[in-house]
Amino acid sequence: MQPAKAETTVPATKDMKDIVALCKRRGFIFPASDIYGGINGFWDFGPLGTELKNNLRDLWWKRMVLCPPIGPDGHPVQMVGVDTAIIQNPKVWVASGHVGGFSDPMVDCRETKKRYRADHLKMLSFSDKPNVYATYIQDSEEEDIKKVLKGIGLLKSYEAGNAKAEDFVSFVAAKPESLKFIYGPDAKEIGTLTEPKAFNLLFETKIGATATDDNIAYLRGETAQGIFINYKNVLDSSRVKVPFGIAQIGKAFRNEVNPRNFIFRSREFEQMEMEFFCHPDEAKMWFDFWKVERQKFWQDLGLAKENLLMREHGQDELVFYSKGTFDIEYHFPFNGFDESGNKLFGELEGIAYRTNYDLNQHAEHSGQKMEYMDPDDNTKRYVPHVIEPAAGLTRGVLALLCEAYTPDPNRPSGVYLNLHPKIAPKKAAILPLMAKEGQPEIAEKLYMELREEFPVDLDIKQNIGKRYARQDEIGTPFCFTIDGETSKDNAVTVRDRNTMAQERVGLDNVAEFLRKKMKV
RNA sequence: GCGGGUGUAGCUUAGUGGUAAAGCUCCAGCCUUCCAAGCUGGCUAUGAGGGUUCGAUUCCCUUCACCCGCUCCA
Repeated sequence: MQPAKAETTVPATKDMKDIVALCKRRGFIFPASDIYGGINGFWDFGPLGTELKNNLRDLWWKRMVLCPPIGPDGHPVQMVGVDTAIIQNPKVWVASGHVGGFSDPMVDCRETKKRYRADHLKMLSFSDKPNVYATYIQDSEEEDIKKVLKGIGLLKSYEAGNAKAEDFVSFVAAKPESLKFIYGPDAKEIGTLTEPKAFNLLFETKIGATATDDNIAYLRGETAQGIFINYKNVLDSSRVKVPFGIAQIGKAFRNEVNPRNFIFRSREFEQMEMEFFCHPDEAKMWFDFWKVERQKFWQDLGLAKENLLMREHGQDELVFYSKGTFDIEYHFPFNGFDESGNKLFGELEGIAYRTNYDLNQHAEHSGQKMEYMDPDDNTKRYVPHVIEPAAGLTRGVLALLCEAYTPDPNRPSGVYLNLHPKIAPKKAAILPLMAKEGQPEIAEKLYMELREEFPVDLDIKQNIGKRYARQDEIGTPFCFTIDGETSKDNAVTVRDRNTMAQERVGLDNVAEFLRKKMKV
């Protein structure tokens, strides 16, 4: 291979608009229901996008289930996979907290454009002023409340002791028409709050051809619960012992308030989740292990270190049952930069120490025992703790596409996808330089040989530059070109996607050449 | 969900109250050959619905989608 030219560092101007356009143009990702004008929050994967997604999915599965790493205890990690139903008994989602517990009603203010959790709002009524009510966010400082009341002329009444604190949610529920007499927490105008709206992110559906409200069910909001509810079944059937993991890849559905940023936040998406069950005393060790392991995974796929961030959740954003959560975040083009020019990031994977919350919840709601009996000491029983690395497959595809997208004014296509050969949808293209002089025949023979082992393209039409350009845009790492010499020296030219450098390889060595590149 | 913006062919852009224009892509053919070359021909568009009008891509209303900001993301 000729030495690659010194990298001319082009300031990577990656624009989401261009990436989305390329995805559509080349068949990676289309707007769902495109011919009907699309549908907000849904996307379809085209031929190449499907290959890319499957490659990422298969690599995750291989790395986690088929060939898991050596654990911190020096033994290969025990891991099994499941594939559970998208629709489960609705009680699953009651136990998990997705139904009921977490669906907080929200209130919008039309004036200030702010949104509040309705249960965080407190309301003041005034005995000397009918039909005027003030609101404030609970736990606000006395000073701040007074400031607000002064602004709307209610301070005197308040200081005279005429104000009475009431619960906003129950008041509005009882008298919805009273909203027009209520001041929002930061509003100068009266009556700008909207009705409290419940935000339940689970999609509802009804089971049975004669659907009624009695048979409401939910599309799963995460794949994890399918794992938890099969924990006993797996334990009883698979000869696994704690510590071990159960993995699952599949679709999940969330009725997002506002889908945004291409496929980053969509209402239907795919997850790659693993629940690792271990003894509470070892949880910390496994948590640290998976943090490192998962970070390595994304780097091995070609995501640049400087675009990845391991971010610990602060106490305020930590769900109450978690004893620690780290997000692996990626610097997507739409994340942009802060005022100081630092990169901003979006979540790619969450690694959560969930304690034994989920198993306990299901034990309580199902009445089934989730205790694990120590095989070495039958007197020891415990509910295992769980470490959960939960990655977004859909988001992973987006990160790979964004990372690979490389504008390059020095080549005809103006851009190429720098995808690792392991994940590229096409591993190589076979291109006869001319559509005559026996070249297509040689190309076809090579194609027939390679297609047994690799996804490859055979392209005979049009001039060579156009064909290189097309392969650049879909991220094909290698092009094998048959020219006038090939019939004499039994060799082809290999053209490297990233460097455009060329070298000569014997026809008999082409498959081996690809095989080696795939391992890198 | 709120506010702002955008919507003409696969892409980038033109234009008009009266037959919707071009370049690139794509397809077919010729030519020939290492980076979107040349020649010939071809396909393809006013996001959707309604209103005003003799006539709407253009003006008005509604709606949908996308982008930006806010919000949300258990």
